[in-house]
Amino acid sequence: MTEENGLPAEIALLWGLRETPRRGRKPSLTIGEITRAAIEVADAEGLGAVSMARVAQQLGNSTMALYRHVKSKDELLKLMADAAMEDPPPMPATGGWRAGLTLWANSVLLTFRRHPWCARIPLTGPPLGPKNLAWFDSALGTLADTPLSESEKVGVVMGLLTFVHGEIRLTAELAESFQENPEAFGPSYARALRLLVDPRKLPALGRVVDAGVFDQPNLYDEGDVDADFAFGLGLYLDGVAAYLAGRA
Amino acid sequence: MTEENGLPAEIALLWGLRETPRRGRKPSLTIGEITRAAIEVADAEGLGAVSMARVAQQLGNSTMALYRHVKSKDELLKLMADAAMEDPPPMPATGGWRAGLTLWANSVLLTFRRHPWCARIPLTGPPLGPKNLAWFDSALGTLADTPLSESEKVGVVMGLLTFVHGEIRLTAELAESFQENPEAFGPSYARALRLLVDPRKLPALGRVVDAGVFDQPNLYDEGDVDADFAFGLGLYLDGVAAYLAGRA
DNA sequence: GCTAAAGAGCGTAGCTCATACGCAGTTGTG
DNA sequence: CACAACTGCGTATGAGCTACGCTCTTTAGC
Repeated sequence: MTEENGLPAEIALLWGLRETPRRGRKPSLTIGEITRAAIEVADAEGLGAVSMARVAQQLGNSTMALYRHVKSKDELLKLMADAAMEDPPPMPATGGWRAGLTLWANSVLLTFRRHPWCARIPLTGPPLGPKNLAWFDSALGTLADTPLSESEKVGVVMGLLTFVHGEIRLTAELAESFQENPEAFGPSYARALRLLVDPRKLPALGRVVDAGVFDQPNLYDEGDVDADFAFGLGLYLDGVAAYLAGRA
Repeated sequence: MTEENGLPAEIALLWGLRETPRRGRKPSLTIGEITRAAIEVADAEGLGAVSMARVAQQLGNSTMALYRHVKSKDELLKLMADAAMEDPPPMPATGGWRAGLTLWANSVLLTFRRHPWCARIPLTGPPLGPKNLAWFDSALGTLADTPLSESEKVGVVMGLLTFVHGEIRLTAELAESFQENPEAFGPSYARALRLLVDPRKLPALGRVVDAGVFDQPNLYDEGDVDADFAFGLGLYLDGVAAYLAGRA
């Protein structure tokens, strides 16, 4: 609202575009510090622990002081979501699009793994934050040497992003619940399935259960999760390769 | 806790396994009614409007009466998440796995579109609810005629589910924010990008912006969203086809 | 039938949390 | 030096979850 360049207030904040006040008391807080403190709290104690009071305490300030810099808690959450994305790694110049997109997807996943709460912050529009756009650019750059149109590149990247977001959503939430309740992922899961799955009503699932697919000591094994992701990612990239081949 | 079959309390509730009390006043509420009322509120006014008081009001009861049937609001949310999934459609016997998985993925998406708030309810473990397992079985059934091992079938379905969940997460949240703030998806987005994207720092994104990919009257167009989903889904299924071919 | 236990409905109250509002202190500007 | 602009912050309000305990209803056991 203090901006006249037509950008939403929170976007201007994200890019550091704000006319600095000439008069008045010097601020003892900056938006960057507030965002960083909130991210620290979320990393250490989860998104549920992020209250305005808790963040202010982290900074040694009072609760209401934050509202001079941030319009609402929602706005703070959006700032956190962009800031937590850090910077994308440099993409290798050699290796082609497939190596690039594989590295990119794994990097996105790693970044979210460091801040699992990010997946819980609702989106409020197409990407506009600086970190988000940097990642977007990074993915598009890996497709620079392909004959795809700009619009097709966006489609491929959006599809990949969709897949990665799904992985993040599923694994980040399961990771949180695994910490609180590991038994749910152990042998008791297979036991529950054998009890609940009627092979007449759910025959395909019954066969899977009988084959012992779920008889593992820990279904939420980091290695398995990564392998599943790599498998799905490989399938998607195979599809991209087939699309490229059919186009040339 | 009232169960002795080793199932978590909420799972027993989901499957209707609860020893019915012999003595005492007749319940005027059932878990099914409570869940249905909560889903009505969420469908009509969003998940944010679902408070225990609001659900009780919907039923003409007092707030605290709900707690005789449900341990906490979180438990109610889990019940809602499973119940909202309705039943999977019958899979066509003919057409092969590809037609089956395509129908399945689109059906999952449609079901979530009817209840966008579902994507916001956090997962707390591997699927155990009756509706969730029915959908899982349905997807596995489409792969029955393929030579895949049971474990591979699970991998393929999980990968697809990951992709669909990503789509749901992205589109359901954007749909909500689109209703509140449609301008964010209009020409102002392209304008903001042209203002913020420095072609030296984000060259690939700059080329996309220059090509006019974002110059659309409405980026959140239902047709475009569906087309993007179909495109990504096609790529993934192409990957599955390639995997099957390489295995035979 | 009678009694007591089991269980339902619900009013009260305590806790956490976001945030509107206004005052007080601070710092440039004219 | 006075004023305007601006920050920090204390207070208060209202929403929401839920622990606790009272009261009423129903049925098992005699």
